[in-house]
Amino acid sequence: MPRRHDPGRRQRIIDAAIRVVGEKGLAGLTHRTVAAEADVPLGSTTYHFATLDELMVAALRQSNESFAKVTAAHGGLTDPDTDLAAELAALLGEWLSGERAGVELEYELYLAALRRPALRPVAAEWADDLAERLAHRTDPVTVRALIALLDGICLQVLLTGTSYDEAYAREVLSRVIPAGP
Amino acid sequence: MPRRHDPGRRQRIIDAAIRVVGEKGLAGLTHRTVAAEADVPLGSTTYHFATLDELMVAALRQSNESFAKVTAAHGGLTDPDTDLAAELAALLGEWLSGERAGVELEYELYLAALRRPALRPVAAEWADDLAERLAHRTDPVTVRALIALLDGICLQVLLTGTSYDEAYAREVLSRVIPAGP
DNA sequence: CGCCGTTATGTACGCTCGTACACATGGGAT
DNA sequence: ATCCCATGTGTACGAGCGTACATAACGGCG
Repeated sequence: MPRRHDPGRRQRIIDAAIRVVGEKGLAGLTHRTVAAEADVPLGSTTYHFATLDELMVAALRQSNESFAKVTAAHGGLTDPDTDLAAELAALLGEWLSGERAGVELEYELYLAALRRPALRPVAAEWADDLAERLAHRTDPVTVRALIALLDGICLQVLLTGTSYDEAYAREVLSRVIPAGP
Repeated sequence: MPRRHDPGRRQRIIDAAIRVVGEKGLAGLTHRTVAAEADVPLGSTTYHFATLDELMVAALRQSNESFAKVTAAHGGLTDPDTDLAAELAALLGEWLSGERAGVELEYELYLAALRRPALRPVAAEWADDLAERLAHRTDPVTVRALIALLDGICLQVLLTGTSYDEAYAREVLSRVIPAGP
C-alpha cells in the first residue's frame, strides 16, 4: 500500500481527466477511466469530485487558464500599434499548434454546456476573457464578430481535419475590423 | 398484437430520434429511449438500425435535408442582384426561429463528429451544400469565411441563450464580403 | 504519545446500456 | 395454396456506469 497521503493528487486527477477527454472524448470521461489514467483507486476520484460535473468544471477551468496564459503572453494584443488581425491569427495558430487535447477539450465541453447548465458559466469564461482584452482595441460589435469568427475557424479546422491557415485567418479577420481613422 | 407490418416505421423511428435529441441531448439517445418515443418495441430499433451510429447518421442526414429545403426556398441566395449578407442573415434567422430541436441536433452531432468518424462526412454536408450555393456569388476564401462566421454566430446564440440579432448578423457578414466592382 | 478529523481505499448495489438471438408473422413469388 | 424470407418481437446476458458506505491509514495537535 504505497503512496498514502499524496498531496497534489487532486491536481493529478484533473490532469488525467484532460488526457482522457483528449484521447476518448467527453463521452469517455468516467470516474473509472480517470481513476485508471491517474493511477488512483476509484474511490479517490469520487472523494475529490463527488460528481462528474464537478470534475468537468475543474478540467474546463484549468484549460481556460492555460488559454489565458497564451493570450497573456501575447502582449501585442493590447498594444494599440499592432495589427489586431495578425495578432489574433497568430494567437489562434499558437493555440491550435500546441496541445490538441486542450483545444478539443475546450470545444467538447463548450458544446456539452448546451445541455449541462453547470458548465455554462465556465464555458463562457473563454469568450468573456478574450472579449475583455479586445474591448480596448475596438467596438463591442466588432469584438463579438471577431470571437464568432475565431470560433467558426476553429470549428472548421477541427472538423474538416484541414490544417490551420494563418494567412487566411488574418485576411478574413482583418475584413471584420472597421478601417481605422 | 396490433400494428404488424407497419410501413414507414423506419421513418417514425428517425423522427423519434430527432425528438429525443432535442429533448435530452445526444447523450440521451439510446435504442431504448428512441423505442419508447416512437412507441415501438426495443427490438424494432435495433432491427432497422443495427448500431447507434447508423441511427445518428440517418437523423443528421434528415436534418440536413430540412435545412437544404429552407435554403432552397430562399431563391435570393443565388440571385446576383440581392444583398448577399442580408440574405444569409435572414436565412439564419429563419432557421434559428424555426425548430430549435433541429438546430441543436445539427450542432450536437456536428461536435460528435469530432470523435465519431462515421458522422464526419454527413456533418460536412451542411457546410458543403451551403458552400456550393455561395460559390456563384463570391470567391472561395469569402465563402469559407462566411460559413465560419455563420457557425460562430449560431454557436454564440445557442450557448449564451441570447436571442438572434439579425441586424447585427447582416452587418458583420457584409464586412466579410469584399466590396463589389 | 494518544486522539481525532481529514484523506484514502475497496467493495458492493442497483441501474441502464448495446447487443444477440430464438421465435412469431405476414406478404409476395411460385 | 404453399413456401420463403424480410420484417417484427420479447427476453436475456454481460459489461460498464454512478454512487454509497464501512473501514483503514495518516498527520497535526494537545
